Amino acid sequence: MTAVNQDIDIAAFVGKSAIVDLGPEIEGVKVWGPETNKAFLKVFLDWYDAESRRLPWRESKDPYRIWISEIMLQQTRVQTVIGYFARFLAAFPTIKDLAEAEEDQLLKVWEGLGYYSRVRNMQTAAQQIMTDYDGVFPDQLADIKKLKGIGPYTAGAIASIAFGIPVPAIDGNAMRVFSRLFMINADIQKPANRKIFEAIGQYLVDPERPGDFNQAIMDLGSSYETPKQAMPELSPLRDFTLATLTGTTDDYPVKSKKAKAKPVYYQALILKNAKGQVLIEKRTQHKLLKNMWTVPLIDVNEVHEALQTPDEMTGYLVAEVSENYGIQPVLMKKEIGYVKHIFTHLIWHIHLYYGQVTSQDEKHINQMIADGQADYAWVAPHQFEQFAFPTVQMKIWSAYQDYDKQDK
DNA sequence: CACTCGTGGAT
DNA sequence: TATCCAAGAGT
Repeated sequence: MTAVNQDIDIAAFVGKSAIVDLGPEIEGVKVWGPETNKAFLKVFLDWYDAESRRLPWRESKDPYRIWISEIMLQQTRVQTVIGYFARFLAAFPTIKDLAEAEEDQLLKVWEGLGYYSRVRNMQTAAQQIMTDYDGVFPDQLADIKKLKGIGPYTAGAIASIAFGIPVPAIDGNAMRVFSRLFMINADIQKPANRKIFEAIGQYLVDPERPGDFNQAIMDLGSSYETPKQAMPELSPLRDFTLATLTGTTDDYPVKSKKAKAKPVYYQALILKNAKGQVLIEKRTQHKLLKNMWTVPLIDVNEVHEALQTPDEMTGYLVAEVSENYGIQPVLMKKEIGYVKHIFTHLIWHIHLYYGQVTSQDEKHINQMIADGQADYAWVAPHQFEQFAFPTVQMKIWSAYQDYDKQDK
């Protein structure tokens, strides 16, 4: 296999940039030598010392705090995480508190942040730490990697930042920055190419300050070396970055496109009881938004094109609800609202219908709740803090409120 | 390995 | 509006 960056010759830049010596070929990538790397680390960490962002989780090297921040930051923006970080720490001050928490409370604290398995996995990991490490966060890379929800990136980040272990933390920022440094023509979307960036990172990382090195990559990736509209000429690494020296920043990283989201169709039933409460159910049997609460959602993907008239649409909903819930609500003929919600891989189209339960149906539902047969509940707005709702349900509440308001 | 799993902001 | 995306991990 030829060099992954063979279309340029790093040797041609020796003396014509900050590169002063040649190094080995790493996983097919020709890199600079030890003299250049020393100069590179000096420039980079001097920049980090002067310009690094001040963030709540950088106030200490407490592995618990570093861990929380790294999990929250997965596929999530810094600005979003800041508010959640403080609330999470207040709710679960120690690993023990997290290990012993109720799942409902976990989800409530994580509500709105997305990728809810992250917090369930964190609790599993907290329980691992309690049982396997006597409640003390492990300080060895191999042990950190064993924790649920901690993959190669997060293990490297925690190991380097909290414990000073000289390992890289390879995330999207690192792959983008390294791709531009050496003009690496390897698709960062392909899992198989990950080892290339791991190896480059291991070669570059400062053994004395691995945590600062990895965080400097983050700061560079969010400032001058962004995915779009990068400002490579302002980067502290401009004289080390081959893509900058050749004016090819926008060609890197190489990244294949993602699949388009598929449409999914639902009818939502907003069912009110005599107290003015609305029926909700817990998604215990779904993987998506698992154990969070929504109003009943009826899958209409197989039939939504056939349902044309208002009677056909409400008729189908009544039949499904009768079969699945054993009730016969009286619905308004016309839908009262529409909600579209976009996930990474799905687009939910939800048509909202409104109805009132009969007293007999209400008894039936209350009996099911009392029996613990099903995870249903009646809820009024002042009780919303007792349930974890995904954003799509918050949109449904909003649409219902709009209808309710204009109706009066 | 390809797919699943959320959300809100930017262009 | 459509697309991309932001400090990925589990299956």
